[in-house]
Amino acid sequence: MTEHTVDNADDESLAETFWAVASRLRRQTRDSLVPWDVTPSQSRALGVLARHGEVRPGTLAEHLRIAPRSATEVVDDLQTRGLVERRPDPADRRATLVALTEEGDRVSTAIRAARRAEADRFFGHLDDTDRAELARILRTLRG
Amino acid sequence: MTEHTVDNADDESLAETFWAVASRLRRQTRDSLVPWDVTPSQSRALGVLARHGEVRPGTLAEHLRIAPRSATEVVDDLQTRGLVERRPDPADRRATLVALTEEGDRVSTAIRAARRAEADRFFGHLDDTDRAELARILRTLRG
DNA sequence: GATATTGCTGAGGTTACCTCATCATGAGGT
DNA sequence: ACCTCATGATGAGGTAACCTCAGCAATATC
Repeated sequence: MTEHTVDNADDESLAETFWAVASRLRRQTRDSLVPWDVTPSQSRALGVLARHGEVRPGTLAEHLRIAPRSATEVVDDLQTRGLVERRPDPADRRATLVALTEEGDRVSTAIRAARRAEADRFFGHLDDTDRAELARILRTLRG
Repeated sequence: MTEHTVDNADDESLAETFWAVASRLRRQTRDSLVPWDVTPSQSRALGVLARHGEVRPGTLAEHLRIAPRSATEVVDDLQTRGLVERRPDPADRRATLVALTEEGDRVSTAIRAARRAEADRFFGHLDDTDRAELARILRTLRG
C-alpha cells in the first residue's frame, strides 16, 4: 500500500475533473472550427498532413492513433470537401497516398492559426509555469 | 498581446498531448468496466446516483453536464440492465425519480473500487506532488 | 381560466470511432 | 510458374454518447 492510496477519493475526482476539462476543451475546439465546416478529427488529420506531407491512410491512422479503417473515413470526408486528394503510391500499387490540395493547405494553415488562438484562450488562464507543468505531467501520462 | 503568446507552438502540442492522454484514459476506463457490462457514461450516472440518492433525470443531466434528453437515454439503459428504477416524484406528477436498485447499488460499489484501482494505475505513475499539481491546474481549467 | 413554463420523452441526426470480411497486390518459398 | 501468407485499403454494418426539435402532461403565473 503506497501512501498515495490515502488520496483515493482525490484520485477519483481527478479523473472526473480531467473529463470535465476535456468536455470543455472539446466544445470550444468544435466551435472554433465552425468557420471552416471542419470537424475536430478532420482538423487533426489536416494537421498530420501539413506536418508530414503525403502519407498513406495507414500511416495517418498511426499518427492519429485510430484504426486504419477509420482513417479511410476521415480521408473520405476531407476528399469530399476538396481538402485532400488521393493518388496511387508509385512504390506499392496496393497503397494510396493522401496529400493536401491547395485549398487544403490554405485551410489547414488558417485552422492552425485559429487553434493557436483557441489554445491561448483556453490554456491562457494559466501562467507560464503552470502551463509548463501541465505539459510535463501530461507527457508522462501519455505513455 | 500577453507574454505567453511566445509559446504558441507549445500551446498547440499541449492540446494534442491532452487529447492523447484523454484517449488513453478513455480506453482504460472502458476496459476496466467490461466485467460489469457497463459503459463509461452509465458508470458516471451510477456514481451520481450513489452520491446523491434518487434524483430526477433533469438533475442527473446537470450533474453529468449533458442535455436532459441524453440523461433519459442513460437511465433507459441502466433500467434495462436492472440497475436503476424509475418511480413517480410525489412532489410533482410530471417528474420522475431515478434510484439505484439493490443490484445497482452493489454494482456501483464494485465499480467505485475498480475505478479507484484504475485511477491508481493511471495517475499512479505520478508522484504525490505532481498529482496535486495536476488536480489544481485542471480545476482552474474546468471553469 | 388562459398562458407560459417545466419535466420528460419520441423521433431522428451526428461524430468518431470500432470489427469483420473482401479484394488486390506484394513477398517469400519450392 | 505457382502457391501461400502478409499487407493496404475499403465495403458493410455496428456502437457509444451525445445532440436538437417537437409534443404531451402537469404546474405556476397572471
